[in-house]
Amino acid sequence: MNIGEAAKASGVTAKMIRYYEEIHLIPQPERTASGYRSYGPNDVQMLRFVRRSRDLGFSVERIGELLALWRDRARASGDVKRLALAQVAGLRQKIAEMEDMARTLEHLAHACHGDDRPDCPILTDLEAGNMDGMAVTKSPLPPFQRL
Amino acid sequence: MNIGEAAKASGVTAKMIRYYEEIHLIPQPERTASGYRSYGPNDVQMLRFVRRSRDLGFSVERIGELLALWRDRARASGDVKRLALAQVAGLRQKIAEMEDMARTLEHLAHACHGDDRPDCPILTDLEAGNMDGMAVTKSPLPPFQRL
DNA sequence: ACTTGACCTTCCCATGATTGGAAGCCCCAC
DNA sequence: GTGGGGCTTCCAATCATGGGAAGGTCAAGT
Repeated sequence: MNIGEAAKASGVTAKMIRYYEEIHLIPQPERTASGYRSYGPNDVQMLRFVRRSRDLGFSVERIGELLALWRDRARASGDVKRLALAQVAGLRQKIAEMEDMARTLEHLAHACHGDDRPDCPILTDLEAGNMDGMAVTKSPLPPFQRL
Repeated sequence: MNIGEAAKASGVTAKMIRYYEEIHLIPQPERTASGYRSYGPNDVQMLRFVRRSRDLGFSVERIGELLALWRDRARASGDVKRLALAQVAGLRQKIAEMEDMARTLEHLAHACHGDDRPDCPILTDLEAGNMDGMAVTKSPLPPFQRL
């Protein structure tokens, strides 16, 4: 199975498969005589595992830990559960922060008449920067929120 | 006022101030004879505006639009409100996706006894990749969720 | 006047996960 | 044997940020 087929079968793009291999998240596959990567059903299953983990928001680093546990038949399920719950906690925290932002913005937008007139409490708030009970993020600020 | 003081007064790091200048989010400040950037109260206020906008999750690009409206005394408050509500919508969507992930993980973790035994429904699920009613993200996947 | 230390300058590199493209090789079907 | 699609590697960009080096500047203390 070529990389393109493996990509289609697993839901991980060929580009990503190569990247995951490069950072040693997944092992190097066999190669054909001409240098093409060759994947078997087990590889596809592993790729699906990775894909699904990413869908649940795990970072590549965490996925590495999950893969290690997955491969270890003597693992303790407690270790897996710990990773999963840590991930839930991380998600919940980010959700709470974004919820704070959304509520603040909704509150401000509600107070803005939103017509042709120029006066706008949203801008006034941004300008004043009164940090009262919302969107309180400590100093430098983590990168950004994406998804 | 030097960049360090402006940073302290605005909550934007000196590094970020230089970066925002480089990408033309903010205008170039005056310079002293020896080349130091010099900021006045108005600059600090603008920096606080930027900082606060970032705290509300706006991308740098959107902050540029907000700044333009802020400076335009003839703006329509409706334009500001539109930006704010679009931001709310974006946040709410990301929140919903992360909530999906969290619920799925909680559900899986709940089914895992989490002791020394190796069998674990979390791993089984990741392996199977049964996409049923949770964390359904379409294909390639956007970068990642951060904050 | 001289040193010291804290600041400032520009420049380049790294992050994390991903996409994009270019240049070149390979495989299969016609 | 040619064409088109797939494969290879390599390099660059994204977004917002941090880190650090190499060198200039300022103000206070000696």
